[in-house]
Amino acid sequence: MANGRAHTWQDIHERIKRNIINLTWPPGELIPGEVELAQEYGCARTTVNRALRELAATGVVDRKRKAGTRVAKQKTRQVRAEIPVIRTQVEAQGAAYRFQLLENKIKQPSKAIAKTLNIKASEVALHIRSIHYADELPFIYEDRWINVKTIPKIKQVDLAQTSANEWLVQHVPFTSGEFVIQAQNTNKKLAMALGLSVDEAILTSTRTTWLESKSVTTVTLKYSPGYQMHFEI
Amino acid sequence: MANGRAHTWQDIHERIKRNIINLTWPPGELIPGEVELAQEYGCARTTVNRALRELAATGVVDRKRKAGTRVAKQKTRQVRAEIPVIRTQVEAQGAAYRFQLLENKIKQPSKAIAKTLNIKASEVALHIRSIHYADELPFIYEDRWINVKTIPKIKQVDLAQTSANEWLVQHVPFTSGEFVIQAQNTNKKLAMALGLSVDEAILTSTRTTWLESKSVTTVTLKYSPGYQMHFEI
DNA sequence: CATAATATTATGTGCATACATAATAAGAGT
DNA sequence: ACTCTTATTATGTATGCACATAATATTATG
Repeated sequence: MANGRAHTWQDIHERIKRNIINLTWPPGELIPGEVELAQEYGCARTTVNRALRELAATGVVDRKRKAGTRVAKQKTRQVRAEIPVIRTQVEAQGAAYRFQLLENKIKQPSKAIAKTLNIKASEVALHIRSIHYADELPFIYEDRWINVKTIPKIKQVDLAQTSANEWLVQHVPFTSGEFVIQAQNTNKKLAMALGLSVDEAILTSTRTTWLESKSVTTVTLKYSPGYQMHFEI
Repeated sequence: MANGRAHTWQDIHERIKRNIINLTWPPGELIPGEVELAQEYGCARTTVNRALRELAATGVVDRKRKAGTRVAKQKTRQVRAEIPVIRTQVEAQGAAYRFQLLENKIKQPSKAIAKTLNIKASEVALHIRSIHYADELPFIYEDRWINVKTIPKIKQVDLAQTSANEWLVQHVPFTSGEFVIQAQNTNKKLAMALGLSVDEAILTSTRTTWLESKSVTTVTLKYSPGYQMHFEI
């Protein structure tokens, strides 16, 4: 080794990151090329490439052919979270999980839902509403529409036994999706269902998933007040 | 090529993904080993490895040495979002950006803040409060504490000129951080400051960042009602 | 001087090979 | 059966090399 220690890509990654953190290479700075770094660290260019690729993936550096690699000016910061199945989430808190199916009916959706699922206004979809409990306390209110044309098999599933959430995650893959979070006030109906007072602030997430060009499902989850969603940076 | 078309890692990635999506390899299934796939696709094992590594990174497959690669069963779904600097976010909507500095004072923080920043209760920190406007409408209320022991330079910065948000992002790297989202009701003070009525539901994000073992800053942003945070899946 | 054609260059990728490592399976010994 | 030891194996990674590709720099051309 031309310069200390091991030369795994993780190690090279670590060293480069250190140079960025301690401002040896400040934001915007052009850092040495792969060949030079390989010489410096006494490893192959492939290894440096791997390290830099990972740094680029997490947004620490920007890379461009011919132009080289420079430290990102960090205009944006990426946050990430793993959204587990509701049951897992409840059980991870050490609470007992139970869910109650409020509705399970194939019917004509509202115009807004039809548009979201990209189906004709005259077509039908499966509407599911349920409440998920943690230790018998309402935890999440679920309002879901499933495109039965995309997932015809869903009609044979006993959704009182296995929650739609869980069944879909385990049986239906998707190719793309969107996830939106917002804060909403409880209305009278929801407050009643979850045992809350009216106008409490609750966190709402809406997820829509697609299998190639066909919509799979769109679901809105309303979390009980005080719920925190954690992300990593 | 032993089997059609090109053999870039993206191509192999695509093919394997297709086999997973069309349930040729259903969830939980053990998929062929790298060597076998390499033969099947007529490419080097390195290339298959790269493709599978990417699929593992996005949670589509689980890999274990000796055990092999299997299609992920409980797909805890990963969501990602890029959180831009507030000014960029406002300007991206085509709105004019302005911010107002309400407070900029070094003082003793509350016990909760001191704990978050991991400083002694007797120590001081820089407290900043400001409102960010989009086209003269209050968009975000910012409440920030900065660990001046970690970032002493901040004391020389004119934070009425450049927002703390922007200055920190451009000048201070961090090694780890946490990002928490929740829904809150507006209290009287906040409602007044943002021109809202009391008890409206607003989205709140709290971000705390660290430089190695030292805290950098903790900031709570309160978004105006109706704000939606979008994520990719 | 502006613009188009061409050369240069840093990153991006594919491949063959070798060896490392973690997880599992098989076997030895009790 | 049980535990401990020893193979076996699929993934993980490092390396050298060759060539591809996108950006940029340079030169040619009107």
